[in-house]
Amino acid sequence: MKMSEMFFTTLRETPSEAEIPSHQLMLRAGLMRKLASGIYNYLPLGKRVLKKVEEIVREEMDKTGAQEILASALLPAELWRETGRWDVFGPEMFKLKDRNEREFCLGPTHEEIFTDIVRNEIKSYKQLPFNLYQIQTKYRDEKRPRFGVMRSREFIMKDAYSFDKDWDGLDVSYKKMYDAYCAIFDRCGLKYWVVDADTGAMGGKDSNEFMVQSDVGEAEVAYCDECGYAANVEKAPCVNRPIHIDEAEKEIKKVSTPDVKTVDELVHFFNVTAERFVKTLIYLIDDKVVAVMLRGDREVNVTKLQNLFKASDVQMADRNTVENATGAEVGFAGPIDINVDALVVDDEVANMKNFIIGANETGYHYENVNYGRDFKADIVADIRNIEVGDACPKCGRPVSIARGIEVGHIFKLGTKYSEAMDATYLDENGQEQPIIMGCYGIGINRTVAAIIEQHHDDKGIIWPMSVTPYHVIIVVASNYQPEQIQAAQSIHDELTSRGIEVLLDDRDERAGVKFNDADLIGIPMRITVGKKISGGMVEFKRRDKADSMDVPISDIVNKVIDEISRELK
RNA sequence: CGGGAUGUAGCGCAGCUUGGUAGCGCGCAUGGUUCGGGACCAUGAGGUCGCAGGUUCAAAUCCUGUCAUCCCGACCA
Repeated sequence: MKMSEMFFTTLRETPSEAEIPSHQLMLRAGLMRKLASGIYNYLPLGKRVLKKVEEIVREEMDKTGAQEILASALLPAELWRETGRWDVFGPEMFKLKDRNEREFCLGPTHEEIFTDIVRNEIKSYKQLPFNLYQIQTKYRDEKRPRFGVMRSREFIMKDAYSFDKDWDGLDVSYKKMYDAYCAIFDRCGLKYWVVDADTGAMGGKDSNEFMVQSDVGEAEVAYCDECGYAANVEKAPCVNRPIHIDEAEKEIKKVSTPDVKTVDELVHFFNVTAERFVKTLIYLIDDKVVAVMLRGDREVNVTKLQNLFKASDVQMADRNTVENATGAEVGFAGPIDINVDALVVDDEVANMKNFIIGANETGYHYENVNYGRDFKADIVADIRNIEVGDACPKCGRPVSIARGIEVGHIFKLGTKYSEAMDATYLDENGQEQPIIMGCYGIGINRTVAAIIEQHHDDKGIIWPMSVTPYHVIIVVASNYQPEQIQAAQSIHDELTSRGIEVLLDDRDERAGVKFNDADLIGIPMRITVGKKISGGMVEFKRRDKADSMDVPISDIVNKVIDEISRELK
């Protein structure tokens, strides 16, 4: 491809709206342009990268025996009403009506549709198992689109759905996807964790997320370098040890604490650390008022709370609700004589001795409080966030926490959708059984952004060979030298005929501009045709290396082919 | 949805306090000189200052509303 003819512009300056490297570089390198918040148009260079990633995904999916189909993105409401998700998705769903007032949405995901497709075709256990997938555009009206393509309202997803006759079969199907996902992200050149994940509103049993290690990720991952354990922080269980266990239980005492409300103020007032306090937070969980107790320096894990109550909505209570429950101003809540539907105590608190709590009376706290003796919970459970240094749930050593970009997510759905939608088969005994399902998603655009996050420097993108829009760029140092143009053209033609993807920078620009653009768009190999062409030499440079080498023009094609085959082996 | 910020040429920005003919850099076009890490000179094109009201002789500038965009938080199969 001659760059003089390519639809392509780079930006010298970073657009002010872009915050993170991948977003900045996708705009600067001319991969895409914004159409509206969270909606992007892909230009030739960006489209080629998307295609490369899609093709890797397709190859690995096909290897597992999964079969590609294509469902519509425009979906009738009735299917979503069958599972109740027309309302569950709520405003996240782009909804619309046709001329006859029939309701539709733009598909945010496709469980219902694949289940419908399958229930219409499958009658017998003999037809199971199988796995169907598609690579298709999804629509979600995100509350807050963010970071370019990282969280967008329109995005390309590979979604796969497995259909088995029993749970053992699902385990096999799930493992195949798990392995395929590892192969895909390995091929994309990504460093990632496979983490235990919460199944959330998708329902189902096991779930793993594929998290690319990156500071700009939106999710937090607790991981253990010793044993390899990794989990989404919202999922990771806390292993609690008894605290102050060797202390004798002291006598409970009411203390006047005027205007001392927050944990910080308490720490100052009592002159002890936050670990000696237990805070009582009031939540609204669906229609219940729930008091939640945990150590003063800990954080509530809303996901764990939500799962504990199998609730659809969890939020902090408003001031009135708190004052009704405690009979005191906000800041003095405690478990004794509290008026709530349920009292939940973090299991760490149940292990503490002689701690300080609010007295449910404005201006007072209790000290030397002990669980069991002074109050009792309706539920004792793990409801806090795991923190750096907490015990690894698997091996007990201290965990670390880092951020990750979720590029893939796999679920064992079980019968959630097949039962709701009556997708059944007849087993060996002629009995009707629900099909056992799994679902498996990869965000294609987000994967591209994640690759850039892990593969860039201050000059631009550094594409891995597997996903680069072109393998090699030939820079003509001096366009006005016919000898250089001719040599570059012949290298271009030879490489192209060997199946290599080549950019030829024949633009009427100075060499510096071409070098900078080549670095910005991140082509992994660069051939410079310059003065040394008179001696039959060209220059070869890799984007990821600082130094370059002179190569005889007769060897350059083989040099390029060697590099590619070494890397894509 | 709560909090914060920003909308002036394709991109990056100044001008607004104190109302008076819309500017700078980059990019773009033409000509010339240059030519291996974002050249230089000259000439030029390009903007209803997000939009709608209002105040005023006069609004990019002041007021009201509205839309859009970004960030933090909440939320998120």
